[in-house]
Amino acid sequence: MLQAEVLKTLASARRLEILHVLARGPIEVGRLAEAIGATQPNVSQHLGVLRAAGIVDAERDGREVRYRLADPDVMVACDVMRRVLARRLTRLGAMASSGAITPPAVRINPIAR
Amino acid sequence: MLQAEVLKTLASARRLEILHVLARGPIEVGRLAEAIGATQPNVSQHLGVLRAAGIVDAERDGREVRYRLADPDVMVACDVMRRVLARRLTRLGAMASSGAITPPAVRINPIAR
DNA sequence: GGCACTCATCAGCGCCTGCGCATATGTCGA
DNA sequence: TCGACATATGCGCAGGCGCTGATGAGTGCC
Repeated sequence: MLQAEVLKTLASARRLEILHVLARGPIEVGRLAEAIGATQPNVSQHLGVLRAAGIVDAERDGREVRYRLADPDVMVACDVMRRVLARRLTRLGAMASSGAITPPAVRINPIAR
Repeated sequence: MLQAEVLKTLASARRLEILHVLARGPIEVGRLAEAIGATQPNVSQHLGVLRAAGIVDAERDGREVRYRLADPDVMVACDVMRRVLARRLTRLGAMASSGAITPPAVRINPIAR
């Protein structure tokens, strides 16, 4: 499943932070690292992953390298995901406030961990 | 980053397979396991994850348990992701056929792995 | 009650991944 | 060419995840 690869690439809090910053415009590695409070090698690795996935592009400028979103629609996809998430939270919230806490109609595994 | 949790849940080939099957309608665990060629405990675990994430719902029917998508929009989000993926592949394909194989304008890490 | 069936859970084990640290590579200026 | 700066890479480790096999729990039928 190819799609899983892309999702796997996005399924990282750090990488989502990075994309969030990149959504505001191109930026260099150093500034990016500082912006999200991560080490430079760490950010560089994540950017490498995102770049390998074709989600971001890099452009050298002197001794700096400026990264940018390769396809802004990635953020659109993220927004859709976020909307689904929001609706889910709303639903759960309604269930909780309506007193239907853990409606054990079935009782099914939460897979532990 | 809450969003990462949802994405992490979806970032699994098996779980995407499951969602794909569920998109065609409710189904029982056994049939689902058979449909994707996985063991029953394995499918049950994944369903547990998806259920904990609020992505699927379960309903008992006799000794069987029927699962269904809790929010069809999850598939919409997946489609958006897939579109981004498709465009990326198209772009890469164009680059390859245009002879611009590995344009080392920068040469940046592929982060191994 | 006992049995068969369906599903959930537990325990254990590789594997992969992200992290920090040290270091290599690349670039500019003197 | 040398040094300073920006970025990329290699390495080792700790934690998380998915898979399998065995077992527990819920349900219907005799």
